[in-house]
Amino acid sequence: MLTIGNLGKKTGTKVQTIRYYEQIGLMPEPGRTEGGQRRYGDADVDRLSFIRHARQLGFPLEAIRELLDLSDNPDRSCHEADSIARRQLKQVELRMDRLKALRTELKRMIHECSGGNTADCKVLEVLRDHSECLTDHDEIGA
Amino acid sequence: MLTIGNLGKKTGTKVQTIRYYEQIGLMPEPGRTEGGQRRYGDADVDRLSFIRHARQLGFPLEAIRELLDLSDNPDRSCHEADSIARRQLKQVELRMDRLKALRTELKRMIHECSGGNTADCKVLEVLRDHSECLTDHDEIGA
DNA sequence: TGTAAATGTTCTAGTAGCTAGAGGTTCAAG
DNA sequence: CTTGAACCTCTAGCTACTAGAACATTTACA
Repeated sequence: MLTIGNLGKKTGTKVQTIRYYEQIGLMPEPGRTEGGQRRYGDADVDRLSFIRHARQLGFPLEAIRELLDLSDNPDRSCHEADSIARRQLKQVELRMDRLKALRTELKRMIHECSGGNTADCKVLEVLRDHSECLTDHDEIGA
Repeated sequence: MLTIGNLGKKTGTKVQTIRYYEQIGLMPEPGRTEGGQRRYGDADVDRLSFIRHARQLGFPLEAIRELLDLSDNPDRSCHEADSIARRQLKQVELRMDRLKALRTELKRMIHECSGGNTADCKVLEVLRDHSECLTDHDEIGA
């Protein structure tokens, strides 16, 4: 039986985060000692590892909830899990595209920096002048 | 003189967002009509465009605050603006590297999906088994 | 001039995914 | 039996907005 701190160490998760997952129903309520402290078993280690791994892959908690659900019901179709993963991949590729554009523009800004005073600073100029900017108006996101 | 809605349209910013920027001191308090409605001028359009453009480039609001500060004081060194941009570029490249790794793993997951039931779903299996995962424990970030 | 629709106002609370701190309790080692 | 680390709950904070309630103003048209 593991304390919450040891579970955290095993899975690379902060204690607060584990309690948070419990609060939002992603982790089940664990058993408690007489004094009221949480104690965890192997199943909890597995589940939390799953969650953390999925988080590292960028899955939002809601997607992880679905995936855990699928995982708990081994008879259901694999297609659902597959489509969640595909959705995630799309998100990742979208973000990459955006970052690529940003990098280009940032590099241009930095490359053209004259090193004088801000009056003729290219960085500020580029930011001031929207016209050369190719990115569109709506979403920003990371 | 523009209403807040028209300023929003001009700059691709939601009305609420403009008020939020005012609240946190990124936009100055504008003049008001007798009835108390905000009215904006050209300087406001410029400033807000600057902010939005910087946001699209991924600058956090605090960095934008610094940049605006520099912009307001044209005598100060361009180096500061440059270093903010460089810092930002580093962030962008870091995020890109991480996304690249994620994409690889996601693709692998999806590629191996058997299409059967979840019991032998590769997506879930990969998530369940952390051992093949190369990503490290600490940061997740987008 | 009257009125209705569109747009404006403030205020509060919610989003994701945690993180940090206060103030107190329990556990394990020595 | 004491000490100190680790636990407990609860609340609030973070970024950058977004949404909604309840009400006021502005504008266009009849």
